[in-house]
Amino acid sequence: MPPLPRDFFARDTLQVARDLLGQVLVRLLDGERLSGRIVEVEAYIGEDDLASHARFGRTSRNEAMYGPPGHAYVYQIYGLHHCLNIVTEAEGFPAAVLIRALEPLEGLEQMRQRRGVADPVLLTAGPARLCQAMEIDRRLDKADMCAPDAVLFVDAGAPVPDDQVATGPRVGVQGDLRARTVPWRFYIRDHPCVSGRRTTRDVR
DNA sequence: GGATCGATCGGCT
DNA sequence: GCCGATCGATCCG
Repeated sequence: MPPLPRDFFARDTLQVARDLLGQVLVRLLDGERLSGRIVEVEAYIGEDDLASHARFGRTSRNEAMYGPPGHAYVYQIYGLHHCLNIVTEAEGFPAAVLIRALEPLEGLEQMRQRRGVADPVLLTAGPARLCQAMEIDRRLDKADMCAPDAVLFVDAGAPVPDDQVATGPRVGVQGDLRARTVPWRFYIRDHPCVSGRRTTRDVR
């Protein structure tokens, strides 16, 4: 099964974020295949988005966001956690989708060992949790997720209909009013693996 | 259930 | 020097 093509990511970031729900994130590791269905994402769009790492312009840390679409942007936060984004839109414009939660599908045993918990819901419900479960760290920053030999990529999954999609403000964003209220978080309604609080609001 | 706090460090204003 | 797109432990009610 080939990964989703670069064209999928070279689109409007809100559209990519919404369409990523239901797709399958795959990590090849130690000859095994770890995977999970994407159930929660957030969009970060341009330097004018005051919640984005690109708000201060291009730096060595956020360089991947300015690169070609379909590549990973992996950063470390609070000194100990990692978060995975997938770069979107045209090269040169800093935008990406943060992968916030998965429903684990394959490789649960390996995930349990890495996470140190047994409950499947707690394996990948949260941006740092899923990175720990799949051993995603800064070595994968800028990795091409559309390459034929990628060890991290997105496979096609069953589409999620609009009536199962909810939106809301992004988690953990503070400060600027627009940045913290704009509904750029997308998640599958009532899914147990979604992290954080669950406001309910329909897509359109 | 909710609020609060510490961990831990690279990048930045 | 300050602080963060988080998590888990702990305390309170």
